[in-house]
Amino acid sequence: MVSDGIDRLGFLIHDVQRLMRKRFEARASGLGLSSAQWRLLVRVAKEAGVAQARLAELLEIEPISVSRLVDRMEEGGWIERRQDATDRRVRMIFPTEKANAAYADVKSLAGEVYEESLTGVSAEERRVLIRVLDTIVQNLTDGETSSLEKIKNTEGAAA
Amino acid sequence: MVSDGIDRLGFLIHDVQRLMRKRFEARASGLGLSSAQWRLLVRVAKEAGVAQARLAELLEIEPISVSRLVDRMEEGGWIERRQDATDRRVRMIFPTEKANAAYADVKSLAGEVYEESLTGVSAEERRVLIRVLDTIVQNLTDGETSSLEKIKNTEGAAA
DNA sequence: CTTGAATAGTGAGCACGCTTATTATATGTT
DNA sequence: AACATATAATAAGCGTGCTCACTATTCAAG
Repeated sequence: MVSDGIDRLGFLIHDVQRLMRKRFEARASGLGLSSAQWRLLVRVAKEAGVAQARLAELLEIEPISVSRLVDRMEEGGWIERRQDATDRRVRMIFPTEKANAAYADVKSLAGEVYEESLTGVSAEERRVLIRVLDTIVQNLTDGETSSLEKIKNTEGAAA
Repeated sequence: MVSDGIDRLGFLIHDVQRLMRKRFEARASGLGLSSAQWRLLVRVAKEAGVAQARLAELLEIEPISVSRLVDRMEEGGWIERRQDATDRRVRMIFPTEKANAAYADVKSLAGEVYEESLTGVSAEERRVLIRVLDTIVQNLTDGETSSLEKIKNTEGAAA
């Protein structure tokens, strides 16, 4: 049990996340869409008109981070803010035509990155990978980040 | 093969990395040591006197990022810069007494986070997890980031 | 209706990564 | 020796996350 590699788990996860993000962004750089922006866009595509506060819950980032991200995405022409008629505090987020047009391409691009990542990994190993990662999320979420459970059913595809 | 979960791989890795980092930093916050600083400290502890340029290679981040990180860690009293007698361009990095004293504690703290993460995950699943993550790193490294292979043997423990 | 608490969004400023550019020092070629 | 090239570190400024503090607005009690 000394060199089972578990002591490298943090490094490994960190490296994998960084490499997958870099690979995705290298592919998507022509579009000018970052991986954080893509994650947000996936949510907005599934739920056009969603409020920023709800996006913060879904993405599990702070509302202020959504605010900044939406600023840059609005500037980049990916989304637009609209007023909510019934609650003047709310900004509803909609994908633009540009975003709708690019969506399928970016999604398949993300899929390519996953396939490149998993070259030489068997179907059974892939199942174990996903199952264990899901378990880790659950283990690290229990007790403190009680918002996660509530939105589990809205998970989708992505980078 | 439609809902094997692979299309969530990017989200999952991203979430796991974020949650593990948060959990680690919640534990280590009393010490004032971030996860990035801990990663650097692990290298410096293994190779006292290492140059910043070498640290950038080992950590696979840019030299300028090391520069800033070392700034803050020097300020926090974790490491110190010393001149290299034979090459005046070089800053050699040494851990402080404070760092040496905290090292074992922080390492076991990281280990606790790993164990919490892997609650309910069998020994076999853990082996698969580590093996697959190693494979992904290899797959995404081949061809372009040729520096990774050269330093594989220096891997250690951590967050 | 009025007051107090909760909610939606943002500003300021920080950590840690990046790209691009600059300075100081070594090294290699002639 | 002199000049060109390479290397070590840093500066400036950006993206994406954060905490803390703030405004505007809605909702809940009284």
